[in-house]
Amino acid sequence: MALPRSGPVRSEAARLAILEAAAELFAEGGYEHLAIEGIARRAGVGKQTIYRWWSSKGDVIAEAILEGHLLDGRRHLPDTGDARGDLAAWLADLFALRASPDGEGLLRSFVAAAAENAEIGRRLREAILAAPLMERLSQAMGGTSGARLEAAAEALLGAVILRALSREDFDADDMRALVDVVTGGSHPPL
Amino acid sequence: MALPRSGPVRSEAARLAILEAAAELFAEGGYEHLAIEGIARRAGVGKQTIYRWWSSKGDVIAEAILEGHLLDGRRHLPDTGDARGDLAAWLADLFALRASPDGEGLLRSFVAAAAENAEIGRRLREAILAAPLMERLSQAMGGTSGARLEAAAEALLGAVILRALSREDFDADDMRALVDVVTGGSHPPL
Amino acid sequence: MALPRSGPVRSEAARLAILEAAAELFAEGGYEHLAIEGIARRAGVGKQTIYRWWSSKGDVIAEAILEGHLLDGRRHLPDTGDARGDLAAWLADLFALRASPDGEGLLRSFVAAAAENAEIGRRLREAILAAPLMERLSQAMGGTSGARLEAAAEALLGAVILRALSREDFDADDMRALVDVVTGGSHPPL
Amino acid sequence: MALPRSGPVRSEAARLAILEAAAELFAEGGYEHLAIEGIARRAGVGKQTIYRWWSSKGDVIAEAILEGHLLDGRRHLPDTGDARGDLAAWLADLFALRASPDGEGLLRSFVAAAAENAEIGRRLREAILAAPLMERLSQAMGGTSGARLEAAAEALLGAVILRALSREDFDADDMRALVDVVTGGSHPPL
DNA sequence: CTTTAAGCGAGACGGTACGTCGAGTCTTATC
DNA sequence: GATAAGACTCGACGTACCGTCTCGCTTAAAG
Repeated sequence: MALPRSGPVRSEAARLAILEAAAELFAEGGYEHLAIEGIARRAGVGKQTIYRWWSSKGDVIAEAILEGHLLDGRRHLPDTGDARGDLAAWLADLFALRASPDGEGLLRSFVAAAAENAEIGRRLREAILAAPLMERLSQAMGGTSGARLEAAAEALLGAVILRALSREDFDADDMRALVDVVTGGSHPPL
Repeated sequence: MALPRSGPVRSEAARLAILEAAAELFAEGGYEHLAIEGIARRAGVGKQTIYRWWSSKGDVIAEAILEGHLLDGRRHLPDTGDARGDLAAWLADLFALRASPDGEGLLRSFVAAAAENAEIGRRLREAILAAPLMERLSQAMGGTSGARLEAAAEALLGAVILRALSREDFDADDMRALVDVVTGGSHPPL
Repeated sequence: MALPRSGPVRSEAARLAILEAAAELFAEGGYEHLAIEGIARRAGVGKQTIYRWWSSKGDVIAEAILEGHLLDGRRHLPDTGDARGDLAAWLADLFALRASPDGEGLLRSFVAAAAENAEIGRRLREAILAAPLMERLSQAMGGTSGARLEAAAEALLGAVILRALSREDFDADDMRALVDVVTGGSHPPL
Repeated sequence: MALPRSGPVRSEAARLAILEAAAELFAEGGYEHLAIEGIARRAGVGKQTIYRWWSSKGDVIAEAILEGHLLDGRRHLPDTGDARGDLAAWLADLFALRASPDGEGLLRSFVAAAAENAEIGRRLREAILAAPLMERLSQAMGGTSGARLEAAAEALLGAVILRALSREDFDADDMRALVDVVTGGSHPPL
């Protein structure tokens, strides 16, 4: 497990091993079972090497997310021409992600991390304000922008998070109702 | 006709002391710093008395919420005739709640609890589906009901939670934009 | 497991059940693993019933020994005409007694009890000063009595106890050497 | 040629603090009131540091004895020319040792430790087989050696232990009778 | 005959200690 | 001077028993 060492400069190998180990353990057991000792063990690294560069497990995870070790290529927005459908599909996919064998969702675990660690929370917001999502949402809302658009984006992701927290399922109809209500269209006929 | 019983009976005094201690410590330090030992110490109770009746700190907190030891009278929906304004005020109030001296919000801490404990998560959902809130929201949306109404309710609370997690502020304009976009009215003039 | 009850006089059934349970558990796991709660459970008795009549687990065991629930018929002094041989056989038998599956000797466990509980210690002494043993020992020593006889008796049993404590074996030759040296005879030819 | 080693090394300071704390607490309260937590507290050490190097309180005490933290210089055999007298004095001294304020003897407590812990039991035997004691005893018995000598040594110490367990006093006459009977001399005139 | 009060099985209570885990800090030897 | 290793103090975990204290019951003796 020991890594080759290379003297008095920061070891990139160690850095990557740590981030990958953290991402794996996060996916396997959720944020709450993540332990610095476990990360060090898995990464074949001394604990001090972690503490030297990060201040808490939240920081490690935040960086792992930022670097794409977690959720790496998995999240991309489809483009079928139907903006609302694409959004609904993306959200349903996000909601359905689960990793640990106990069936607990990755999103829920991610929220646990964000609730404890401000940096992760901030990243969570940045993620939804990312260009591709906002663009598609703007299309779905007839070109809206600014505070209205941001509010809509937060409402969409927030609703999904809330479902994850309440351990309720979210079927296709629910998802469609959510996208419709937030993007403001298609009131169902009474 | 009384049920036959033998042996001593559960101590109501201990039960209350535990719930109150848990609520206090939760408000003071957040869910993540809550410890069974700390609750027992504060409540003047043996640890075993907690473990005898609850299976985790999450369970204790869930019961504390249910019994109103946490958030006791603080959350009531105003009624000024302006349904959207009332909702915005209620959400702003919820968002602003903070207890611990470090300025961390109570809502954020509550989300941390929900993320770890399924029971608390379920209660969180029940809370937003409570009659008074849904009724006012229905008014604000022109009498909508069913899946659409539920989706709107979840979008509203979800957005506020997301803001709490991202440690961004939520000013009155943001809140208004949120309520407007979700209740579907008043596109602002460009 | 519940016993029939008989009103406000001490229940002999409970008393016996307790002593028997204590003796069994002592034999199974040794004095150090004996627990009042375990005795109560095994005896089908409330803890308070034990505490009402005895002040400690040592007291219970002491009474169990006195009543013969422990070591009941097992210890009798043989009489073959060879007084020294009889003593050696009796001591070897005492030394060899073992009960728990871990192979720990009953004598060692008994000493543990005596070391913690004065009452048991006193009984231990009474046991060796019992008439049959003393009589045979007196024969072996040519009619000695008084302090000399008592000292010899204590030396014999003490040596066996010491061997039990040191977890050394005690073979027939050792035992014979011990009896010889204490009874004062048969110096081996140099 | 030195063994390659990596990582930190066992803290000698912690080791000594633990052994000293254990010896003190043993002397103050006896083996039965000794607790790992108490030792850790007194030594100013984490519990884990004890569990890392010893497997039980018995092991700690065994090492404390071996290193002389317990009974350090107190036990030396006098040499007055009268071998029997020296032995009697040494035994009387051993018997009289008491430490705790409740007057319980150190020897009795030591036996409790030996009864629970095999290692301590073994050390107990080694102690009596130590050269100075055996030599003097051999003198007292006219040069005896071998199994006979060992049996005599065990009988002497065993008798004293038995007295300690039975909480009977052991006056000078008793002691003299014991030494005489075991060393085989001076039948008193009736 | 009631009452009354003690003994009973049961088990909750406030505690103490158990042995384990992990946190974050510090130390050693190696590169 | 960064690294892998891992010992250190500390604090919480969940469990086992301690000895005390109710409960609701049964039943022998006192009124």
